[in-house]
Amino acid sequence: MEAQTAPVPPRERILKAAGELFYRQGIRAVGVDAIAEAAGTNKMTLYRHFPSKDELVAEYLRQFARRAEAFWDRLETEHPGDPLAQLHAWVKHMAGDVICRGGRGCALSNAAVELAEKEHPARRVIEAFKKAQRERLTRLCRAAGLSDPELLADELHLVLEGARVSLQSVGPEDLGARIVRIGEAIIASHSQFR
Amino acid sequence: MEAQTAPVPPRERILKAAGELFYRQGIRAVGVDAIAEAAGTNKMTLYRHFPSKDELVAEYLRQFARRAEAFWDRLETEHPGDPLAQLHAWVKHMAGDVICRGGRGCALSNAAVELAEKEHPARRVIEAFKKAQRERLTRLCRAAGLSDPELLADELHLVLEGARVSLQSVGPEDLGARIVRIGEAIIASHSQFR
DNA sequence: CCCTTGTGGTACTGATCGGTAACACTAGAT
DNA sequence: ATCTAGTGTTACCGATCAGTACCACAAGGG
Repeated sequence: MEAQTAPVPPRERILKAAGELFYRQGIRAVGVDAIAEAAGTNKMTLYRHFPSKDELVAEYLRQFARRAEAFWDRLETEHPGDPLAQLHAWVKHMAGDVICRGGRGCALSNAAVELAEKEHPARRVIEAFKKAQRERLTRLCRAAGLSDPELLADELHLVLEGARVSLQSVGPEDLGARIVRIGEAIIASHSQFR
Repeated sequence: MEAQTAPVPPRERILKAAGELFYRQGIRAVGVDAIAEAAGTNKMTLYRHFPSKDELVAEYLRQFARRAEAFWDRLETEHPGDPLAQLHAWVKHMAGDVICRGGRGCALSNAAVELAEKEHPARRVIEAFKKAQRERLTRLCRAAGLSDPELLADELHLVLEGARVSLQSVGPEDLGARIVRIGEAIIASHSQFR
């Protein structure tokens, strides 16, 4: 009955609204007015919390990166001390939730495509995230005792990245299930020599 | 000495200029004025040849798709009747020219990321091209006598697609050479059972 | 000659964009 | 009560956007 203006501070509302709009419609396709309106506030309040749209974009990507980092930690707690199980769970998660849920690929990669200017504040966020992502995956492959962990990590990373971008060109079809098969096949090809 | 205005008709100049600008800076980031100026003409002439910017984008993508189709034919003539050699050449070409040359990934996939609206005229171009691309690759894998050609084609397609999008987030590094290794490893994993 | 066709150039429309100024209001703290 | 900090609202700025109207010029064909 209550909570017409909601107790959640405007900064969080703005960030959440910006996240959804940026992800679904693309960064350049969404104006600050639309974000403010979707957040139940106005443009002025938005600019009191974010110095510019570019910085808001950067914060939006940081938010996404933080969420991905949290997933890595969840993997560790769900399969403690079992890196191979973590790896399989990672593949399954990537093929399922990430691909089929939103259907618009990786927010960071999409931003890299949309923001071609190298001086954009979002680019350092993107590069740092992707680098950390690949390092983490490589570490996991190595810990799982699989052969040629760097190559395996790259194979998996590129396949998943390609799946997310292909999704937008081809459509879901049975891509989700196919990704799992491909991922498992790649992992298997690295485990027969160990 | 001659050819100050060039004998090449304005439509081709516009299409070429649009291609370079769209690819390097992104579709939404380039205005029609910039295209006209880069083509050595003006906006009015542009709109005499293309009904709208969206249609110009679609034509730009069709141009790209036609170029890719031409490459498939070139593969066939360079390695006549040897599908396995064609496949290896395809991987090498994808890892080399496409990735390292422009450094901005696949024009069609990038357009799919930028143009989220499903009713955009460019979408049918993108989907038709990607579908044809994957079918052609699958046919080649099958003709090469490799095991599980559909799975192999998807592996290769996704890895290459992922490589092109990763390129924009991570940078070249030694990605080109690594892609060849990955591609060859995938092909090899499908040839040991034949 | 005129008349058509294609092109270049300028100026414009209407809309939207990112960003700001100025003011009214509310809540909490003192 | 008063002061302050944060928020909402409206109006605006300058720039840029896609798209168009209008005119001038050149080439070609009858």
